[in-house]
Formats: sequence, structure tokens, C-alpha cells
Amino acid sequence: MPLKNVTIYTDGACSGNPGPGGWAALLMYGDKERVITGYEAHTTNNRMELAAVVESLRVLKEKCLVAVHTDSSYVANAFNENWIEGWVKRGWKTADKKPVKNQDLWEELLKQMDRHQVTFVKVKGHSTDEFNNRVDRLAVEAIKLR
Amino acid sequence: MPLKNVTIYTDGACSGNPGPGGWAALLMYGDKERVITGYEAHTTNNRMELAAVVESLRVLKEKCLVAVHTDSSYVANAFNENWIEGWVKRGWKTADKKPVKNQDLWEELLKQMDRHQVTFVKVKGHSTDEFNNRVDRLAVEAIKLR
RNA sequence: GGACACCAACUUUG
DNA sequence: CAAAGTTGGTGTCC
Repeated sequence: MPLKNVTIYTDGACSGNPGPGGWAALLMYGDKERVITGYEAHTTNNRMELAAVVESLRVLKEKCLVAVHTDSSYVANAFNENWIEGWVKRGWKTADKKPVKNQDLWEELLKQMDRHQVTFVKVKGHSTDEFNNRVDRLAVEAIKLR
Repeated sequence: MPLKNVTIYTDGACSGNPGPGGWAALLMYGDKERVITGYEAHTTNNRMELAAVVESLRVLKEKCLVAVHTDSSYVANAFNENWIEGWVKRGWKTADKKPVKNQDLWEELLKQMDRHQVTFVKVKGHSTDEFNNRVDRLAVEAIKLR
């Protein structure tokens, strides 16, 4: 039996950066849609972008074939440009030997990616992408609701 | 003999942005008032805000002590937040290294400010400020007259 | 030096 | 309701 094919759009927002932040993920499988969101009182834009991906993968109960769509090159390049390989090889140090930020989230993300077969798709922000615009609004909402 | 103390209110309008634009300036010296206005067929809101200031200073024949009132933080911050110092230092590049827009008008403004002693006062737009409301109406009129 | 986000502020409009 | 004209900053990496 083939893996379920899941499409995910994620986005993070952060009012002030750093400041109160929110994230949102839209999960699509067949004609089913599911939305999850989250909030944090003091965080950064990049942590929220990351958290959206981590939490969306954590939600999937069985192993899936996942296409994660994000407008964050911070997140997408980590895998598509293989940044993360270098980080792990150097013991979570950047190219200029400084500690990689948000290591906790990156490690949790790696754990989730072990459970699934994940591809990252970089999309342009604030553009004509309907789904990206939706999660963008949802992420901003997630802050305002508090 | 002390410098003449001139109070100036400026405003710009732009129908469409970009689009046809107008600007107006109200110059006050003692109990004398003078109004100048201008029109451009294709311009931006910020160019009109800038042009209003440039032209109002150009009108003054002798060196004056001038208080320019504008509702544009684009204009006011350039001097009150010292943006312009950074631009000149960086060779007319913005903080993220992109070319400063409207360099022609900024340079002409600097030239005029050399001739006078100018202070910028930021006022709130579309508010209770009688003089700001007047130049606002005059700037919009300057477009409609064409 | 490059890239992508996340914001902050003020206007100008539609 | 949404978008353009403009600037300043931080979060992160190569």
C-alpha cells in the first residue's frame, strides 16, 4: 500500500520580531482539509516558521509522503541547500563556527522527518499563492486572538 | 538683524499612487500668507510630499529661519531621525543597500536647506490641524484643476 | 557580499 | 475591504 500523499502549507508570524508570535499549518489529504495554529508569548519569526512545520508533521499519525510549502528560505534551504547536513557534521555549528540557533526545533524537525518522507517547496510570500495567503492570515490571527 | 521667521505647511496628493499628483505649500511670515501649488501628470505620493517642501524653500529669496510642517514621516524622519545622514554616508543607498528613491529631490532639498535654517515638524494628517487641512485640500485641488 | 522572511512607522489612494 | 509609496529595524542562514 502506497503512502498517503499529504500537502501542507505553513507560515509563521511575529509581531515585533522578537515579540508575540503565531503559526499556522493547512494540511490537505484528498479532499480533506485540516488547520492547526499555535501561539507563543515571546518568540521570533524564524522560530514560528519552524514550529509550524514541526507541529504539522507531528499531527500525522502514520507515515506519509509530505510536501511542505513554506515561504521561509530559512526553513526550505536548510534541506534543499543541505545546510542541515553541515550543521550536524559540525556538531550544530554554523559555517563560521557559531552555534546554530533554534537547535531544539531543528532536532525535533529531524525526528519528525524520520517518520515521514518529506519534500520542501519554497513559495513566494504575500503573493498570488492562495494557500500561502490563507496560512499567512491564520498565523497573524493566532496572535491577535490572545 | 535676525533671520525672518517663516512657518510653512506642506502637503502632497496623488490620485492613484502612482498617478497624477499635486502639492501645496502655505507660507506664513508675520501676518502675511502665501500659497503655492504644483501639478505633475505622473508621480507618486512621496514625490509630491517632497516637492512641496523643496518648492516652498526655493521661493524664499533671503536666508530664513523656517519651520516646515508636514504629515509625511518619509520627509520628517529623513531629518529628524537622521536617515539622510546614512544615505549620504552610504552613497545614496538605503539601509538594505538598495538605491534611495527620489534622490534628485532629496539633493535639491539639501541644497535649499543650505540656504536656510530649517526645522521639520511632524503633524498628524487628516486631523484637527487647521493649516494641514488647508494644504491638504489645496494639494487635491491642484490635481483636479488639470 | 547574497537570500528569504518577520515586523515598525507615516502617508497616498482604490 | 485591499494596495502602493517609502523608510527604519530584527531573525537567520550561506
